[in-house]
Parts: sequence; structure tokens; C-alpha cells
Amino acid sequence: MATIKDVAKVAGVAISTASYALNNSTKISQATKKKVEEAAKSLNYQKNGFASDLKRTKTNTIALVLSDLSGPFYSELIQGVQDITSANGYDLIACSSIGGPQSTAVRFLKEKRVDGAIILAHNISDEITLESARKDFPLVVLDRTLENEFVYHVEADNVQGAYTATEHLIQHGHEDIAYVSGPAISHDSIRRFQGYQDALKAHGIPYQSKWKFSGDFTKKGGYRATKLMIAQRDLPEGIFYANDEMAIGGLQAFQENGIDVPGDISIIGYDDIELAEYVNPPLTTIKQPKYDTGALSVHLIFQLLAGEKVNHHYKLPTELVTRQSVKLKTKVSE
Amino acid sequence: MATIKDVAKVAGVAISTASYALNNSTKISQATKKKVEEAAKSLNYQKNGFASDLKRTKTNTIALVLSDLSGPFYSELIQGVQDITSANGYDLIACSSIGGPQSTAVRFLKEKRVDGAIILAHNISDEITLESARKDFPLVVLDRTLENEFVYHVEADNVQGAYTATEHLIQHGHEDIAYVSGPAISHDSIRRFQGYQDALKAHGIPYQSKWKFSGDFTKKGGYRATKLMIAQRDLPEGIFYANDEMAIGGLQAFQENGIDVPGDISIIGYDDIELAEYVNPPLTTIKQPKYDTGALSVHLIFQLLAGEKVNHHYKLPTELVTRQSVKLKTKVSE
DNA sequence: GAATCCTATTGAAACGTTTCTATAAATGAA
DNA sequence: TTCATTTATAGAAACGTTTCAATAGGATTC
Repeated sequence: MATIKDVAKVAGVAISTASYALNNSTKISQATKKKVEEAAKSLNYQKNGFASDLKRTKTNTIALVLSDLSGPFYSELIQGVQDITSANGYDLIACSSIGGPQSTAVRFLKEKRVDGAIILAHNISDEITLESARKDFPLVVLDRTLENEFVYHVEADNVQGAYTATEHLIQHGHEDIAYVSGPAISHDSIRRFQGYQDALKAHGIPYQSKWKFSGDFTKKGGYRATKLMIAQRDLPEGIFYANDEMAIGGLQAFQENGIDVPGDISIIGYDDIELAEYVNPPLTTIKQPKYDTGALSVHLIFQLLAGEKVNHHYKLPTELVTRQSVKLKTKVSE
Repeated sequence: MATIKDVAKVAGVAISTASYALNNSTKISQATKKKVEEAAKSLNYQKNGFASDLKRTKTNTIALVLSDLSGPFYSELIQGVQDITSANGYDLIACSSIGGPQSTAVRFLKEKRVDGAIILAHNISDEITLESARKDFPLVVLDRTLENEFVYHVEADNVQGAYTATEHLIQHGHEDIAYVSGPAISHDSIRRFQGYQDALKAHGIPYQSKWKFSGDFTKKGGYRATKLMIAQRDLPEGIFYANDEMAIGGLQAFQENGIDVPGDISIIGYDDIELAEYVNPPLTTIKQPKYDTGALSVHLIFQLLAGEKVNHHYKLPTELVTRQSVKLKTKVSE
């Protein structure tokens, strides 16, 4: 590989001149600039990114840390991140945190191979996040809250979203409303449970622990929780699943047992994944402002890199998407 | 940030000693090794990745170049890539080629910020690929063929897959079979068209150009092509859509026009995306060995990095997934 | 024509590692 | 005791850039 030394030699100038010429410095005459560029072209010269980064102590790259590169993909969120990143002339790379402390993601964070990072990876421990965060290396976390001077937090408002979902069921005449949770440690699930409880309370419906079921954010988990409910022969009037995947699993369980949704029971999900529109019946759910979440996250990083001060916490509003899995309950008896 | 210099100073040793100690050289006594490690810990030392890469001229990282980080995601393919990469102790990063020559992907390729790359991005020009490929920098392309000493090619067998799909329709009694293509320049689409034609020929069915429709691999494109077919009031007996997305768009068009699939017309897709199973009717389609494609790609890269010789072209077999969008045609009249 | 100011160019240091080579100390053989 | 050998450590060069400070020469001013 040709280096800048070779280019300088061929062009007959000093190394520094070559560097200036290739970096469009104004101090270089047009003639020498041309000479250098031609030399570079003839040698098929490409700068060595590492050497350059090393000297500049700046990479012009933002990392998006995902728990698993192979999905589930938050494509709108990434779109938001991507758009803003490239609008600012930065590069974006995605890396996975599979493998824990040995993972690519952790290496990139610790070795500061990027200028800033957005973390959406439950398997990156808080400890590692805190160790990596430092001055001039802003970190935005999306799936947890963390108190640290250099860690920032953006989230869709889980409490409000869950409140809306639950209230929607209540407004459709349902009182016995179950909640199918995500993993116990999930920040999102905990918040959504909070919103669920808040809504019940606000409408004078006492919370009953028998209506809380444990899921794990997977289709199978939703299926199992629902089977359990059915087996207990004591169905609620409505179910709020902490995410769409589980709701779809639940749908399958109901189908298998000849229980009609929404005829016999109303259900509502959370996330508005692509599939939600296609299942039968189409799933009513809560849509999160994913694009905005992504866009805001990078935006904050750029503000911070520019030395501005920003808040440590941001909450974005969610939105109810009405489809056909919730039905108005006409109180026949009672 | 603490550097190795600081560590050496605190530990009271030379820089080189510190370096050896941190890199587990055998020549260092246990005592000093411990001393250095403690110093590193106390300073929260993290090595500078660039400096290290610069000296080593090796990054231990493989890049996966995607046309758009926000999907459509070939999650199984990525899984394959990921598994093999980490099994070899390498890091994997994904980067996008949005923005053409200014994109992150192109920079990473040209500036050789990785040891090898897998390219699955139609918007990376052949020219750039060829410019980037060089000795000790193996490139695997998945969505085109390219003749170059340092470029390798892995693909699911498009011709065979399309042949199988078309033959499946033929074997179900269909003769008038339409093909809805992807973008004209798409390598995949062209190959699939070839397979379609081959199957017709093999079964003595003449190819009619009126049965070729232009799509673009999107849902909307499939919808439009299908609408056009319906408007012409001359429907084929079966349609082979060059991918599932378009088939699903087509399904919607048929639904809107009260045409029953597969009662009135059989359709088949290509890809076996997740949605295919959920649409109504579930879509018969061709499944590609995505995981294997990904795994083989990285495997080749490692072989090449190790100095081994491998073939330049690999073709992996596809598989028919039978669902309910194709029906046996009982020839009532004629 | 001397003094001043630009402008284009150069030389050299620096970024933080790794690694080759040299050296000093410790060990062993004679 | 001396010399050779091993071992642990140190010194310094190198990787390929960028950029500060220095310089030379030409243009401008009076």
C-alpha cells in the first residue's frame, strides 16, 4: 500500500505539503495541489484511517450498540439515527454486544474507537457503560436509566403508553384487565406495569395480583402465559400484553382454544411491529416514536461533542393505534 | 485518558515492559506483570485501539456492508456471519453504504479499517469493490458476480430456486405463468427470470413476454404490477413473484378485487420472509439457505486471511416451502 | 533599496502502541 | 574465578498521519 510518503516523493514535495494538499488546506497553491493529487491517483493512494484517527484523536464515527446484529430490528429507530448521523457528516457503525465483556461492542466502547455511542443492548451491563462513559465520549442509553455525568437517556414514555393502553380497554367497558409482563428485570416492562396500575387506579378499579402474568417479550412467552390463563378457567375481559410479540403468541393460544378475539376477549399490544397489522384480527397497540427516539439520541451526541449542555433525560410521547383486537363491551347482564 | 506511558511510570518499569506485561508475553516475570496490571487498573487504563492497530497493521475486525442499516434485514444471514466471526475471535461491525462514495462503508473499505468484508449492498458500485479489493484484504460479495483475484462470491442458487418455484406451479396444473420481476438491474431478479424460463422450456411451455411484469422488490411494486394484470382482464393461472414482499402486495390487490388466492389464481413468492407465514393465505415460497450463506462467507474470509486458496464462486441450494397459496388446478373444461 | 508582510513550502515533533535489539543481572559450567 | 548462557528489562525505532513552528522567497510599502 502506498503511503503519503510515496505520494510526496512522486509529487516532489514534502510530506507535510502532500498532507495539506490532500486535506484541502487553503495554504497550498493550485499547482502543487494538482501535482499531489495526480501522484496520489497514480499510486492508488488511500490514507490509513488509523494513523489519521490516532493523530486527530477523533474518528468521526458513532456506534450503535445492539444486543444482537441479527435482530429484532428497530428499523425506524436506526433510520432516525442514520439520517442524523450522516446529515452531520459522521459515520455510523453497528456492533453487537453478544459475548459480553469480550464483545465487539465493549471493545469499541472501552478502546474508544468511536466518538460517541448509542446503546440499545440489554446485555451490556451498567458497569461497563459507566466505565466507558467519560468526558468527550457521550453515551446515550435507550433501554435503562443510569445516573452518570456522561450518560444520557432517551425513551418513549412507557408509563404514559401503558396508561393509554389500559385506559383504552377500560373505556371499552372492560374492568378485569390482565397484564402480561416482560422479563422481570426489564426496565420497559416495569414502567409499563406502572402505567397499567396508574390507569386502573385513576378509574377506581382495584389492582388484583391474579391478573399479573409473567412473560418474556417473546411470542412463545405470550403463548404460554395465555395458555395458563385459559387453563385457569378464569379469563379477564381484556389483556394488555407488554409487547406485540407476546400478544401475537396470545392470539395463537386463543385461536387454538376457540376463543374469539375480540368477541370473547379484547387484547392490546405494545410496539406496533410490522406484523401487528397482519395478524388476525389486526392488533390494537401502542406505537412508539422510534424514529424520533433515534434521531434525538444522535442529536444529543452531536450537541455534547460540540460542547453544549443538554438534559440527562428525555421522554417522548407514544400513540394509540386502533385496529380490531379491542371491542366495546356491551354489558348485557349484571 | 491514561496511556501506557502512565502505566509504565506508575509501575516503575519501561514502556516496553508494560506493553509486554499487558499482552501476556512469557518473558515477563510474574512479579512485574502483577505490578503493571495493578498500575493499569488503578489508572483505569484502556489501550488506544488505533495506535495498536496502526502498529499491528491488523484490526481483527470484519465488516458487513449493508445497503441500509435499517433493513430489510437478513437476520439469519447475519446470524451466520456473526457466529463464525466470533468463533474465530474476530469482531464484526455492520456499516451502511447509504451515501455512495461518501458512505461509511466505502470509507471503511478504502481506508482498510477492517481485515475483510462481506458486501451485501446493491448500492456499492462494482468499481468501488474492485478498487478496494487487494491482497490481504479479501472481499466476499453476495449480490453480484465480479471477476477479480481478490473478490469471492457466494450465493443461493437463484436459477435453481426459480426453476423449482415455476415447476411447482406447472406441476399443479398451471400453464400460463407470469413472472413479476425485481429492478431491471438486480442480479438476483435476472437469475430468477432465467430459472423461470428454464422451467417453462423444460416442460414444453413457450415463454410469452406478455407474462413478464416489472416490479421492484417492494410491496407497493407487487401491488401495482398485480393491479395492472387485473386491469388487463387477462389473468394467468399462476404468478411467480421474484420476492415475497411483492407477492404480499399482489395478495392485497387480489383481495381488493375479490379474486381468491389460491381458488382463482395461484401465487408463489421467493425468500420466505417472516411475514409469509402470516398473510392470508400463507404464502408458498422459496427458502434460501441464509444462515449458511453468511457462515460460508466469513469462513472463506478466514481461510483467505490464513493464506489458503479457495474457489471464487459458491452456490448454495434453495428449498421449496409449501404453504397455501398454490392450488392444484383441476382441468374442468378445455 | 531597505524593511515589512504575505504566501507557499518544509522539517520535525507528536499521537500511543508494538517489537527489534541491546543491556544488565543472574545463573550455570568449567 | 572466569566465561558463556539465559532471563528479565530497557531503549529506541517504527507504524502513517497531522500540525506546529520555521523558513525562504516574492510582493508590497514607504
